[in-house]
Amino acid sequence: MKKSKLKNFNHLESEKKIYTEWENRNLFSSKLKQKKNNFSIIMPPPNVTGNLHIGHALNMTIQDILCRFWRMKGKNVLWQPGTDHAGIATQNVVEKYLRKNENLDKNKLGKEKFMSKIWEWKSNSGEKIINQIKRLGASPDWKRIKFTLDKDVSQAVNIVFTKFYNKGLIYKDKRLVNWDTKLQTAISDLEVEQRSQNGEFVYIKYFLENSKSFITVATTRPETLFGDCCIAVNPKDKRYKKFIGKKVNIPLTNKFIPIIPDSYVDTKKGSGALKITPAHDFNDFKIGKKLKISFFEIFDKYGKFNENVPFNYQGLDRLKARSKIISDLKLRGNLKKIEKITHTVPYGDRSGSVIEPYLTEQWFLDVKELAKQANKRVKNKETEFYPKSWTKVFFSWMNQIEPWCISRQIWWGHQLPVWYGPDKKIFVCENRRIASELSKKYYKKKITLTQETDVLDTWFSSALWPITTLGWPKATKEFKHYFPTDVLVTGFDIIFFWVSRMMMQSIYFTKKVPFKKVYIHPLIRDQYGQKMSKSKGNIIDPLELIDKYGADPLRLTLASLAAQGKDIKLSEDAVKLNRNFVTKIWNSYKFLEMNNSILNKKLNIEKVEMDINVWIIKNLNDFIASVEDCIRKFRFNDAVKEIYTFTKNIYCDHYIEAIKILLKELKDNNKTNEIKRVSSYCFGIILKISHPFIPFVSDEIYVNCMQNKLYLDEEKWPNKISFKYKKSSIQKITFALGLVSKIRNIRSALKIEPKNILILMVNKKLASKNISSEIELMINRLARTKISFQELNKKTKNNYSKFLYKNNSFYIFYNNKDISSDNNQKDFSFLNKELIMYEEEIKRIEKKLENKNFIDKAPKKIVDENKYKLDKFYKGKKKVLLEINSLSRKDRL
RNA sequence: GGGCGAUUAGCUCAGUGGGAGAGCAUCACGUUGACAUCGUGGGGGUCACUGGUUCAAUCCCAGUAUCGCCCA
Repeated sequence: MKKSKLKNFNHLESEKKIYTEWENRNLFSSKLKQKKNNFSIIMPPPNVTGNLHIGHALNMTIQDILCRFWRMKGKNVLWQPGTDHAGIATQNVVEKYLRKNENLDKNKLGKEKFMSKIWEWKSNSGEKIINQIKRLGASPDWKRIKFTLDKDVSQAVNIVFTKFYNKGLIYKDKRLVNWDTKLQTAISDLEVEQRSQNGEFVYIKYFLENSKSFITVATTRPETLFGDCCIAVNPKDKRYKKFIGKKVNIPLTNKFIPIIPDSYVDTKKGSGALKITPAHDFNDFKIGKKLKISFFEIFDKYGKFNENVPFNYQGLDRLKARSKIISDLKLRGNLKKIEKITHTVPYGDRSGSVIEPYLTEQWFLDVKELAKQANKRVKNKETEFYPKSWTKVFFSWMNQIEPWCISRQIWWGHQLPVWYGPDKKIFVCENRRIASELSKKYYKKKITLTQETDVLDTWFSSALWPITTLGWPKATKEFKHYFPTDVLVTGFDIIFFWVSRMMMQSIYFTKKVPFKKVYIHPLIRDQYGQKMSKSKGNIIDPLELIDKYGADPLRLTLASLAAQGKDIKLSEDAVKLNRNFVTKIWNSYKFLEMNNSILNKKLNIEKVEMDINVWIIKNLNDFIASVEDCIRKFRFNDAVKEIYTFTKNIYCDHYIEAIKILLKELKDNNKTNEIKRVSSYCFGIILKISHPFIPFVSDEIYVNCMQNKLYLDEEKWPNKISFKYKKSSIQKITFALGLVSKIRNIRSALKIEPKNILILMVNKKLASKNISSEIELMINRLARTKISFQELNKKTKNNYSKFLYKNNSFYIFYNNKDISSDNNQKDFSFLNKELIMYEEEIKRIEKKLENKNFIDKAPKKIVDENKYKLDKFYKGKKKVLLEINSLSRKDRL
């Protein structure tokens, strides 16, 4: 054996180098011209302004595993990458940046200049997240990268909008919407977060007209009283019956409003009387509409009081005004009491500010019918969720779906393809040119049109992502071959936002589902199960982990934790452990290299003769099949486990340990060559199978160290080898490894140090059947023994023990000094435990077999099985008793 | 309030109608030249609780408790 020149694996150096090599070699490009089966995945587009977080890392890792696997399986893979303009989020980020760093205000700057600033930002930092994704080793077809505001995508968005509008599915309406006062835009129901928090129920006295009696109303939002239109009570409520029809004064004003009956009012909640503020509450809005009350707003778009409230309150912020109003009510004798309660308050998920129900004109998409169609497809299993349980979540959302508010009052995004004439006549069409043609026809002359300033909800264009990235509405080759895509990999938090909407739009426009399978991966939490957030400071940065441990260990960790349907609790320790595993692979290569065992010659498996080699190939065969099965079933955690177990426990700990001694001792070149060939062959397959999970280190070894010409991505995924292996080889090795473990067991129990070589007396007959000279070498090495085939001589020595293994007797001779028991005080606890185990098992099965019902009703197979087991355990018990006797040397020969 | 899911070793989690599993942690022993980022061996569980179905339940069903998530 020579000394290895190899250093330790340097992931930072190697990852950078290898990724460039992959790109230069154009490995990730889809190659449609080849007549191959296709496999396509649309990458969930990350936000252009975003940074790679650990959730992205998981998402990308899983997609990359799938893509690399299917590429190796011989498919033509398209992994379509892209980034999202993320309207509100991006506008926010850039606005903040400008204010902080350039002292610029968005509104003073004006729309045009601000927009060019965002584009500037995008071109500077849009690549950032792409490079971060590359550091993970992800292999999408970068040449096809798209952006949601690309010209062709925007055009498709306009076409879709126009078609929906013409079908009456998109319409403009004045409604209460969720209004974000900080961002001054409407947001959809989904973007509102209901937070439970402490609050107050304020009990306000509303005095009756010309009377000292009053009616008490409890409210969590006293500031809305200026917008009150009536007080509602339940007609069955005896307390208030007498007040119905009378008028009360709105406190702090000179206004009077009626008391009206409505059965909606809950008599048990609060005071049982409800103030109705239709312009600022969703429930009140419904009541207001029902009762046909005229109503008015009291806040402006910033959430400040407008001119519809008494002069001294105008301009006050709605939330800050609350305490002033309460103290004014107290002063005027209108405050009855304040009760502390917990209630839910709506917050904008982007701005974190309290959402105000606000009456505005907005654009809506009626999704009810679209949702029905999507449901049908899922019921028909045209799209399947993995894990299955998410299907229910999908249905529950789709069944209670409401019209989707798609307009946003921001600048960054797809401006609605809507043009207004001077008389507010609406023209909806694909572009301005068509709009002016239409208007010319309509007005019979040339007219200046103004385009709607609202932009579309980002998810409106994201919903088209699987089709627009493939070139739709043009009938491109790509669309024809890659659509529907094979699988979508995403997190459950955007099933509603994204998955359902892609389903609806794809089905409507292409009649096809956008993807055949949806793999929903878990959410990553910190090691204590807390959601990661900046404010908690428990963010785990994937890039830091890559710097520290490498991309491969991170990928391995994420895949190994991606059990179906569970949240992931991630800790740095887990990554560290997988780094150790990567090192293990590196070192096993080092071993092979030191033994000149890296041979690129083809191996004829049918000609493999040595037991140990047959045994490892058989195991390798099972390994290949099971990893493939796991990936096909999206069971990535199980796949990692298989890779780990085979590589570490079977290949390294058993096979390499065994061949070490063979390579050293065997003089027969044919045999050592066979070992070298098989060990390197198996190692090559380990690299191939693990490549989708750990692409960097596997290629570093395969290409750069082993000097293979093809990168692993270009290699074929190993087929399960069909070969007629000798069953006796498997038996012999299994026997030998069991024996080794038995001896190690006894050693440990008797506290015999490894340095003490035990003499192991083996019966000659057994030896000829099970222990060849090679296996003898292995056993001696692994169990630290020296096998002797001498017949036992009664007079030989005293210091021996007898034990049984698979009904064969073995004797070990040892040096007295090693045993703590010159006085015969040995540790038999392990044997006693075994005895107890047998006795318990025997008792359990005997009881079972004594049960007539069991004999009569259980399947015969099970009954027989139990009988067989009982017999086995009887024999086992006998064996152990023998062992105990012989080891305690009462049973000397 | 409605829905979904979870409860298995100290921790993180697999798993199955017929003998409770893995990794980590822990304990003991060990540097035998690929690897201490390591090896060998051991200890550790009323499978949340209560009923039911069954010859047989950790697994199926019902209920309870606790926790988590989604929706109102």
